[in-house]
Amino acid sequence: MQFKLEGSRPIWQQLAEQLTVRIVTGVYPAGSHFPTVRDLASEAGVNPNTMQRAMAQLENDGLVITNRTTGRTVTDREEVLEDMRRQLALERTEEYLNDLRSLGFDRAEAAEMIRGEGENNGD
Amino acid sequence: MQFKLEGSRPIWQQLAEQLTVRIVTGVYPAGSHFPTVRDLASEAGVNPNTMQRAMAQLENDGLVITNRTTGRTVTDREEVLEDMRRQLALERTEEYLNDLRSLGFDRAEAAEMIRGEGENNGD
DNA sequence: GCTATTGTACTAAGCAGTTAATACAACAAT
DNA sequence: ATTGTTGTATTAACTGCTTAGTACAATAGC
Repeated sequence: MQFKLEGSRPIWQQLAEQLTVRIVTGVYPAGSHFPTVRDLASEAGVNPNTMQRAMAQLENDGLVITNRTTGRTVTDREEVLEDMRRQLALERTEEYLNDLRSLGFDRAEAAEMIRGEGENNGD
Repeated sequence: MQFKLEGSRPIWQQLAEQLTVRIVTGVYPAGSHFPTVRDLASEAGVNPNTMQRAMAQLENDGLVITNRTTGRTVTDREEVLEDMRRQLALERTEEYLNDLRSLGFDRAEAAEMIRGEGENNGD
């Protein structure tokens, strides 16, 4: 999965969000070694300073632990990751329902759209 | 409904989005007179220049028509408004499903969350 | 001890968004 | 014709984001 960056929001913020998704979905497993700032910056095509700022966010969220010269590791508290995965999904769901309510659709109609959209996707 | 502005995205963009919602949901009915730039800027607590930029977007989207000194009016093509209302809802739905898929939830699980969230809201 | 790797800090520059202040253009109302 | 309302344009200044370049700090590995 590539980084997808969009112009209207701070890049460091988008990076932090997408790295969070990677972590809670096990792309970087709990307790495993985490890529270096420079490597991730290179992969994302951004300046190391920008990636550094995203890292600070992950650190602050308790998702990664920093060791001066060893690099960073993903937290080994798997229940924290699973909790956050569900938490993120619930937040998105709430936002979605609010948005649709603003547009004049109730929850039943939202559910209907969920059922109807992307007909081709077995998942 | 107040304007809700958030720091990480351009204000003019958020204003344009929220004004669009107002228009397609009939807060400013089709064919009706539209508030002046200065009034809306005052209501939103932003600089007139910023609101002006949001107006330019609405103009560009064909939602409002500008008359030099009479002010602006909402388009009288009601079917355009209804189409856009549904279009916006579908876009949000697709984004939502993509986000949840990234988090490892399939469409059925999304529908489940829709049913479960905000238990207290008869709509 | 030396070296390479990693995280971290700093400065300077450029760009976009926002605000403030002002001025102009068009025309309805009188 | 004058006045007031509306949209529009311009300029300057400030702030935050991003990049570039450089340098320093800590320590694992040799």
